Amino acid sequence: MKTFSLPSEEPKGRPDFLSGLNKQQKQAVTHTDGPLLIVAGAGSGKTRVLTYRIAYLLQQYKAAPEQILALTFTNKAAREMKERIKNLIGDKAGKLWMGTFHSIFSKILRFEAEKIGFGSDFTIYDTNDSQTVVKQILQELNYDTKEIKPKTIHNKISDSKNQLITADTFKEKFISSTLDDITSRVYDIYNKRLKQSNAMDFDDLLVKPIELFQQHPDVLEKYQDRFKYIMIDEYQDTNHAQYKVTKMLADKYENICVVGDDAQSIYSFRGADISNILNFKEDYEDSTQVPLEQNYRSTKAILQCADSIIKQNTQQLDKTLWTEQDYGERITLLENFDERDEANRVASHIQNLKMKHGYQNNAFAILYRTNYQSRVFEEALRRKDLAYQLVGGLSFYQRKEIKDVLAYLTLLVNPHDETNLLRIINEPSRGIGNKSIQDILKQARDEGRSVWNIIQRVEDLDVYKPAKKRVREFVDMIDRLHNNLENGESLTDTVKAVLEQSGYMRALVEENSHESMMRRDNIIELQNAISYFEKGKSNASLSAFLQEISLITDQDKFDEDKPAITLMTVHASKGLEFPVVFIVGLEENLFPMGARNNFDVDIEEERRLFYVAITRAEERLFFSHCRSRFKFGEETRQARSRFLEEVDSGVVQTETGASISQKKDRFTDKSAGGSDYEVEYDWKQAQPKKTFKSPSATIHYDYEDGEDPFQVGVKVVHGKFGPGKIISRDGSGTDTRVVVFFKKRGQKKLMLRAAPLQVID
DNA sequence: GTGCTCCATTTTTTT
DNA sequence: AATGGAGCAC
Repeated sequence: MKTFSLPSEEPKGRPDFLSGLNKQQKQAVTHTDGPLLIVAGAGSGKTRVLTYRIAYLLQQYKAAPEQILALTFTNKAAREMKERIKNLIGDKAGKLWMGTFHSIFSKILRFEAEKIGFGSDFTIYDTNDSQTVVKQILQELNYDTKEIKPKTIHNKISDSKNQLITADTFKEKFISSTLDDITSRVYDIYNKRLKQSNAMDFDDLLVKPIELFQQHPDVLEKYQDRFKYIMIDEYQDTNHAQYKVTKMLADKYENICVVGDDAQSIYSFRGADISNILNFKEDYEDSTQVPLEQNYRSTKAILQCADSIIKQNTQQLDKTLWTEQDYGERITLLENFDERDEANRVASHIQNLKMKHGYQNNAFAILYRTNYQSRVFEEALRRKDLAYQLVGGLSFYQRKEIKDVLAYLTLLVNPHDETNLLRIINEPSRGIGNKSIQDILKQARDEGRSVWNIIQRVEDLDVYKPAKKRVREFVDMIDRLHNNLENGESLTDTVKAVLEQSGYMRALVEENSHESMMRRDNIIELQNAISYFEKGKSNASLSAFLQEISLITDQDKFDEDKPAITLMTVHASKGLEFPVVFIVGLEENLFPMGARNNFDVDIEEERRLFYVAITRAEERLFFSHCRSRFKFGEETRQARSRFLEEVDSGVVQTETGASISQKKDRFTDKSAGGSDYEVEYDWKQAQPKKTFKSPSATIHYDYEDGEDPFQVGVKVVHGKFGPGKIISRDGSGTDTRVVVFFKKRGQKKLMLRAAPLQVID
């Protein structure tokens, strides 16, 4: 193994950022060339490793910033990492290519679109748009969309794309049912329809670059040379298309570093292929593997709990996570009558913990399996005046009024976009009814041209007369707005003009309902977002804005500094951490999710999901389940989740401190009905088990130049409490004490010699 | 062509 | 419980 030495030209005063890393982390950071697989257990500091690795590459002049590509799981993660690298290495970090697969490759596609027959202002269709297209095609083929669900067909198309199965290949090799036959017919038309609309769906953003690179080896080589170093986070959740496209890019230099954890693979439902990480060694000869096994996040109790769950999986690589942290509190199980009871109980515990232990609101996360569970928690928290932020769910940009306004804006950039045109040609209603639209559509199909082309000469068409006039007015309006934009009108003014000239705002004002007021507020928020976007950039283009917002991830909206309790799905919580975590709805057929009509569930993936949820917690963890719950407006009895039987009962206790009863008859009506939730006191069993290595190494901080950096006002990070600021200090020498205000934990008094504090800038 | 009312369907998880 | 679609009256 190469030994590390700092370059001599390292400017004095800059932090030696390798000194804070453990041996394995250092190895991962300094192994720069050749394929590298980092197997990073939960909370093992992989973000830190990635950050330092990039900083190290730059510092060693291995590559210029623009030659480094880092594919992260969220855009926010990319932004934050960039910020941290800037702090280490300077402003040139701004040139790094960092972002999600989808946003990075959509950027590349915008440059290269013409080479594969698209315009650079292509629209990105979200799942909804895609399903709309599928539905239309099904109807044109005379299928009953009640029987043949557009969603099902689109899923099949999407799965195929992610596995790089083209429409042609599908037709040849993958038809084994009537449904496949229909899918095959739709698939082909769907692709053509999207191309005519100058639109790509989410999957195309990964598939089209592969087509591009295959058809144009020179373009591939350009990007191979551009991205001399490639890093991929959350590699266990990449699908085949993502695997393929990065393999192509890395083919020339093979400086590819992937980070992942097979125990945290939770996205197979969207095509994620765990074998990408398992086969890395075979894929890349001479690859190095570095395991990160020390957990810096959680207490021993929490890790022990997580470990007891994940070891139930048979298809799991063995690994040992260990921590130097204290045992901590045992996990508390909350048993509730129904979901309202559950929400209230969780809210009460939060109030309690805030009072007793000084936690701030943003120390808490409530994690659930499905989005619809959020509602009761919102109500309960609001009643108790506790601030919360909801992450995910029906996102802002999926609301009808927002999609409508965005559809108008999209047309100004890409008028051939049929889905968005049809969406608003009669919204608000302007006398262009369904019959007229169908007539126009038929014309467009007959001629094989876009709807926009057809309605240019609406006067010549066989369409209901009064509607013709309205279509003409619509075309003129879009033209007018488009021209103004071309002539340099600001985005802010453009949106304003759209809202006025389309009559959209007027229609909302006239409706004058509570509902329409909310919609107006949302639109104003959109206007703000656009103004903000425009202010931040010198040459902000409308299509860049539209592209950016169509690729926003749920987590991008999560603000860890906001003084609020976080509500989100377990999926959305991936990569995050909180001092106190509540995992709620631990019931059979909810968590784990039960098999449904056509979809069977992978119980091992559900278990990994539970593992991910547990390992979000730093200090305190709560499990919660209900005996009954409203489903589809009906009260349903709920059996306790099997995960609660699987978990190491020694680390879990009830609210009263009793050990949890693990019954064999948990699926019987009696148990589910909840008449006998007697608790058994078993203190012997309840004693903490010592299964984890716990080297009691003390962290030492040496100040070479004799300068103690821990002065009042300095920002610091604590091994357990996270980031904070020193607000006072007294004593001297080894007796020096500081008072620190932690973002999540409030004020703490600490002994400087003992506290795991580090200065951050 | 518009808008209202009733009914059916949904609840995985996400770019 | 809530949304969206189909069908019907104006």
